[in-house]
Amino acid sequence: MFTLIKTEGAARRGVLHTVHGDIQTPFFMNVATAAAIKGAVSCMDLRELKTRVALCNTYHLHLRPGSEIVYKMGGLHKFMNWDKPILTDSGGFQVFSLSKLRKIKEEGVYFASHIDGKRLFIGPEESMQIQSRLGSTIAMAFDECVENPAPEDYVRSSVERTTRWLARCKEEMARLNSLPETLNRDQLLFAINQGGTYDKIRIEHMKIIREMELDGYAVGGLAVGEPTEVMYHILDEVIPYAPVDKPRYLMGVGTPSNIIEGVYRGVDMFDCVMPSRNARHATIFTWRGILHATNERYKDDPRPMDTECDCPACRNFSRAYIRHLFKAGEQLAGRLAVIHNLYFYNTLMDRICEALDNGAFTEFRNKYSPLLAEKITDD
RNA sequence: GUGGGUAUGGCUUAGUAGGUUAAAGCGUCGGAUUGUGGUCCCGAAGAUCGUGGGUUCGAUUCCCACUACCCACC
Repeated sequence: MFTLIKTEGAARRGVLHTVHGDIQTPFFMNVATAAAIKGAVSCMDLRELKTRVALCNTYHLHLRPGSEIVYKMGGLHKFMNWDKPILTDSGGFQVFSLSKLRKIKEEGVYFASHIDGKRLFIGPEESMQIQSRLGSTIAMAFDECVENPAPEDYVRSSVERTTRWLARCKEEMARLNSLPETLNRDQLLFAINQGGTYDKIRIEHMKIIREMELDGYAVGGLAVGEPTEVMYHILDEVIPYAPVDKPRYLMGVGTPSNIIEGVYRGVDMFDCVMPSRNARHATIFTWRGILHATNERYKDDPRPMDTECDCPACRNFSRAYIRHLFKAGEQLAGRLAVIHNLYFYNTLMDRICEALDNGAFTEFRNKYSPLLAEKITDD
């Protein structure tokens, strides 16, 4: 299921085997919450963007169009016309992001739909059932993502509940995978480590869930308010307790630099809205640092957004044109920027894999971890 | 040529019935964005209020002239 090829310090190079194909690790998942990449980018485009895995969301797809519809349409892969792996998030993040619209109970979470206020209940079983109907490659356990900082007492009791929910998720997923009508009976289930910024709670939790034998282990509840150094510290503390023979997934992270630092600490999988969201806001990631596409100094710049990039947007369009599209409010601006940023992230993972293959990751990290976080200097 | 109108940050305008740091939008620049309730959000810089004179304790505001532009008419 997961093959570890080689390591460099804590960093790992491996392959995750799935029914939808092998995935070289470390990798970055492209976020398509509602079965679509925001910015008018479709799965036709993703094939050109070196996307390895798409990530969709249980809560959002359950509301619209509804998991029954997706099931009827043959599952998420057919629905969005994507035959490579898909990971579905469980709805646990919406417990955090929609905190004003939900109530947590032992049995699960009562939401008021952010669309029309309609009440809906998602507990561990419901989340598994929805994800099973979606037929994703990897399902995530239903958890509570707690904001940072949060009181230690609350975090502790929340984590204990998340552990109880994990047991229910695992049992329900096993039941669903045994049913003949289930779309993907090889659906994998990943556990999620929580514990806020308290390393003791984090470690205790990881020790408990590693004994529960899930297909992969995620670290959740990071990059939700705490300083970056705290996130790195938590990873330093908790990753050593994750199983060596299972993939590790740092949820919702992050900047190119965060990803390099995550790999350095032994993480294999990432996802983040940052490449797409920032692109829509005209912030472009390049191999020479961050570029603000609307800056006036690009008004007559014939160079591509990233001079070291061969993505479809950089092969075809100048900074002057992209800037014009943004200033004119053309949707094409966001689309081309998203295409570039996703390609950049996916290429970043290619280069991280390549560096690990060559035993050159440390060198890679030393150069790019700081560089990619800075503003571009190529004038 | 005649009559009328307008001149306020890069742009489009508000405003002061004369009174301490002239307002807004856009633009510019910066920050933010991390398992997507974000065509968004926050901030900064930037104006001797067309030029010259006059009235006044005090003028961006009132008066005169000039200049530029706009409209109408010849």
